[in-house]
Amino acid sequence: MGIVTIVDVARLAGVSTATVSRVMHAPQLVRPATLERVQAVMRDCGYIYNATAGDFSRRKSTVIGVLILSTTTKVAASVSAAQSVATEHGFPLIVSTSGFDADLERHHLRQFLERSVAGVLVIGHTRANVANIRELHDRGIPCLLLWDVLPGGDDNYVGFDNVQGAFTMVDHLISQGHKRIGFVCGVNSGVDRIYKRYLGYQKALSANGLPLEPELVRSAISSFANGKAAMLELMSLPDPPRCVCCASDVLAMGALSAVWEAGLSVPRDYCIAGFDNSELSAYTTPSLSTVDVPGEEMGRLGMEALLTLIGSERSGSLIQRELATSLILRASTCSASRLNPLKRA
Amino acid sequence: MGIVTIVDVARLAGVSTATVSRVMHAPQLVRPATLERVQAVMRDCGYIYNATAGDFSRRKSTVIGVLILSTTTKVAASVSAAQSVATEHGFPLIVSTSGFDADLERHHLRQFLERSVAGVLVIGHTRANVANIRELHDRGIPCLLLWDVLPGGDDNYVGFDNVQGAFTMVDHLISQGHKRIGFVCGVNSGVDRIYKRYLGYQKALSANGLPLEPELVRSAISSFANGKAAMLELMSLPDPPRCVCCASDVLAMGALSAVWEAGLSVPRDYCIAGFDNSELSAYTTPSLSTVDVPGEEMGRLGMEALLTLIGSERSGSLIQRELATSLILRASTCSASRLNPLKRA
DNA sequence: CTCGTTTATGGTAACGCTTACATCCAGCGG
DNA sequence: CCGCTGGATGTAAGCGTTACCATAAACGAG
Repeated sequence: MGIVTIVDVARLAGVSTATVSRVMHAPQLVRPATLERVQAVMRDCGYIYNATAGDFSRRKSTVIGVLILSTTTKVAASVSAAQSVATEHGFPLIVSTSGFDADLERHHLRQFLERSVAGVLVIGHTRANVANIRELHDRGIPCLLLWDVLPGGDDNYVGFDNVQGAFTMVDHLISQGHKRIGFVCGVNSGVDRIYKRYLGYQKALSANGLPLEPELVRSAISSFANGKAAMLELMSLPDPPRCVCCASDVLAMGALSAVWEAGLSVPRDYCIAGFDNSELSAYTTPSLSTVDVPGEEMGRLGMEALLTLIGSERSGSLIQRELATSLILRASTCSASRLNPLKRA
Repeated sequence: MGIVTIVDVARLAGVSTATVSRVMHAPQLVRPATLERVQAVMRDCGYIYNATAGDFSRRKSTVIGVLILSTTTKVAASVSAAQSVATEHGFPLIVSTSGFDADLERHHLRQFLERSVAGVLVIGHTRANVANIRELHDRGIPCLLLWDVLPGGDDNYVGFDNVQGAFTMVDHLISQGHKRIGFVCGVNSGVDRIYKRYLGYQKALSANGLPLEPELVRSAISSFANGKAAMLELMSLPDPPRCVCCASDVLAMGALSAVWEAGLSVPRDYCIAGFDNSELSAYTTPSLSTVDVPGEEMGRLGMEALLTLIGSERSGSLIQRELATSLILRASTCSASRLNPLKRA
């Protein structure tokens, strides 16, 4: 005999398959005695629920799709938090990373569609992918964006204002007397939340009447090596900026090591700031000034929100929630007046 | 009219559903003219394959389960590599993290069973979970262990020898003249690969005729804070070990910062070694001596191996593959003779 | 006791696809 | 021309569960 199905259980317990199904999904509808009897049979004959058949019949899966653009530790924290919330509610996660590849992303989204996932969480969106997401949404699949805000539209999100985050940092640096501030950022990566940090930088400059000097801006996808290379470039400028703001902590750590290897010191010769407040940022030498981002919280609240959307039949509801960032000032930045005079190699 | 099914496509294209199915899964069996006609219809009426129905009918899903004990950056690299291999072959990944919780792990494994996943990749196994995995295996689901070797049994794995990795490091440190070496490690976490690093430490001591001093061993689950705390404890011992080997880079970075904050220096006052060769380990101050672990490679080769197992009907085949680790010597360790004499606060 | 209401359970069609098998037909050697 | 072969396609029986509706039993108010 093959595998045990709901039919076998029903026969053995002397009930109908409908009742067995109820035992699993709506136990409050079945008489305690029956419940127990059925459960006993299930246990005895090693019945295993066939979730695929269930999803098929229900024309709706309980799986939740997670689409990630690229993974950083802080993003991983979001996913991890989202995962535990989902698990608590019995939803498995199918996670896909597209790594900036638009075709791959469409492929993954298509897969989600083919599996009729219950909902989709999107971490790191691009212009292209917002369109894709709306398509999913139109097909009745709730989607929610993390890590950014997109107010004014009808996109669901639980995120923070990247423009504001960067603005706060750059504005602070300016208030510390810095006039020429470098910016290292994946400007052209197509990732909205990263681009927005660049916008925050611009905004802070113009708010303080400082000019935007294009050669002080380096495009670099977040990685230690890229941060180091970018900093090296900035340092070799005829008139290098003495203060550099990076769009991620990893980039900033790379920048730190560039300065270190040049035999110079932070924050005596250069001020360096990061973004993310990653675990390690407190422990680098020197510790990094950065912008705290609620990674774990976004994951948790985001998944809760998504589950709400999934639960409510009313597909009309909209969840837009903005979380706060905060400026973390540590040892890698100081006021401009405390910098050493610049001596070139 | 509801959603477009294979029946609609068949009708519109004037063929049977069987042919449509073949168009999707075995196009070489259908005449080019028919193929094209069917594909045109699919395109025109926006047909979306129902993977759930397919899996159900086939009594086998194409989803691959990934079970992770706990996530580190290096583990994330494995998953990421595994992901792209899987995607290439059209397999989505459903990933679950159990976070050392045995019940949660059983729950996830059960879910995999309920969804009749095509195969399971396990990263970080415990004694308990090896048993669970064998159960899956017995039900015909290919499983493969990553990040460790388990020779002599009939468990599939693509990993490296954790005992050997730690042995090599500790043996090296001993050869540098260190007689009393501290060890920081999640000894009691239940994770085999971590415990094995401890075994490697023991083995190196006894191979060199050194005694195992229990107070030099600190149990700490991998995190920066734990590493720092453990190092603080070791430093406050009446006669502290001047050389400390940590079972992960993160722990080692924590240890580094403990020394730094005590106003002492590595490697003048203490030698610190890590394990993993994480990206950051090359850039800490001082850079970390560590053991390189083929994270990305394990993910890639492991997934390829798993797909092979899934492909071969012969469930008898066994894949056991050991990858090499290597000792990376950087600035955080030196020979015992170069240490400063110990001065206590 | 009766009738209406609630609660527990049963019967069963439907879900969209796959696949083993049947059928049909063209081509070909004898 | 026959029968055979093999390629292309059709036929239809499931796959295990759910959800809708029907029925039966229990209950309670009048």
